[in-house]
Amino acid sequence: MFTTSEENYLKAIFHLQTEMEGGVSTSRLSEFMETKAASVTEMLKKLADKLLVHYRKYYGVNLTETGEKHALLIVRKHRLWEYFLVERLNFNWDEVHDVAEQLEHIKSPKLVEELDRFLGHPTHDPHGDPIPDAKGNLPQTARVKLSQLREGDFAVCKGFADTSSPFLQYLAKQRIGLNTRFEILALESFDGSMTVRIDREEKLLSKMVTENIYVEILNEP
Amino acid sequence: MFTTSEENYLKAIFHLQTEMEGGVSTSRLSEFMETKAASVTEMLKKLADKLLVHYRKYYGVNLTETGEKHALLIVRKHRLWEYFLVERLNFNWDEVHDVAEQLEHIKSPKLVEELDRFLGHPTHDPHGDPIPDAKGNLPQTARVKLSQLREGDFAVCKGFADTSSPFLQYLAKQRIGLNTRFEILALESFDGSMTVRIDREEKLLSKMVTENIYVEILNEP
DNA sequence: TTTAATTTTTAGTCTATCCTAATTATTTAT
DNA sequence: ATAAATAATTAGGATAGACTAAAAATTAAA
Repeated sequence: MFTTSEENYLKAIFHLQTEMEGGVSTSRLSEFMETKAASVTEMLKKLADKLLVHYRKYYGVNLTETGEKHALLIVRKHRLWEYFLVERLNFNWDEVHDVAEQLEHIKSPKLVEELDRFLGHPTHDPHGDPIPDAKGNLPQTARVKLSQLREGDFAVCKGFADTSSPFLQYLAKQRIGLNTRFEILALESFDGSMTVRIDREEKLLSKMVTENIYVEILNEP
Repeated sequence: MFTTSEENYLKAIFHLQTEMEGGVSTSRLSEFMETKAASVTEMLKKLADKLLVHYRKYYGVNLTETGEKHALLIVRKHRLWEYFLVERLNFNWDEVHDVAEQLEHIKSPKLVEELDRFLGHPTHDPHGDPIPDAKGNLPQTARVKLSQLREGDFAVCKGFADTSSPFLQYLAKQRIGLNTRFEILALESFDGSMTVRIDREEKLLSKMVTENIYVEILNEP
């Protein structure tokens, strides 16, 4: 159906079009995919020919309905495999990305659906990201960042904006994971750093860290 | 490390060098891989440069020790995934081949070993073929074909020479699978067909079928 | 608003893998 | 032992996807 390269572009456009209003620019894509802008342009023309993206020269791209459907299928596969690797094969959450990047391109509709059944229809991957269902529906929840909270607030960790190995390893070292509970003790307005209590322990988290942690606010401790 | 195409050639040479004494010929490889002979020649030169095969122009190839080690790793991955698909994901044994062909190229040493552990270190895939261990050791058992038996013999099915979908579907229809017990009732010398008893039921099997079923001879019924 | 800076596209290469057609080597048959 | 048949290799071309360098379009600055 589609090549691995085409699928990678679809996925990248999908992720980027949530962060950019309007179209995704060639340069943003080339930066994100670590390829040169010329290669991106070429692929965008190809994807436009296949009716997977709306592309207007010099003004970037957006996925068509078909393109988005396929992107969601790839995201579904990626997240199901991540869940499998962590929950069944003892992978750490910072080790799964590269392998899932490979597994997400395996072509077999039966494989995806049987894997989903085998895993018990999980709704979120190990990083807290929602898994699209077989029809490509993704429960879109408004995400609150830890950095948005005020002193005295209580919250539970629900996901991460950055899922790179270094960040996940940092989190593991700080013993922060999905469903970790935070109490915000203090906020330093100078650099945006935050003092929180986690399991009776006080920790100082930089703005860079609190910007990348998604939480659910609790009404009571 | 190696491309998917290189791995496919290594695997093909591995399978063919058991059936041919001396080197594997270019034409046999091109037939087996469904490519043209010219493409095979080109790849053989590449594999020889990488010290994965011993190649002498016009006289075919054999795997080097390194080449065989890699081929065995691919076979290991293929058979572990087949086991996973059948035993955990409800695939039928005639549906697994294409998917396993894709999965065997996923690069992650940890994935293979964790999958092996997760599956309980299976020794044979769903078609009865042995799974090489992590070091690439393959228990090499001399295989007896059903066609080699005589009237009055008893045997148990232990594997298949042909694992193509059509043949596996035929076997399923005849209710022949791993560990099926046969009693050889009669042998027709004219066309080599064989009458056998399976579960009190008499069946006529053509030479083509009996040539592709491996058995273990039983000393008593 | 005209120029300068930036971004994007086009044009032309490169590599991997496949192909066809032509050539050369080996094997088989007379 | 030589000619005919078969098999293998070389030569040259196609395509996908990346790249560099040059040209064109857009955006920002003076």
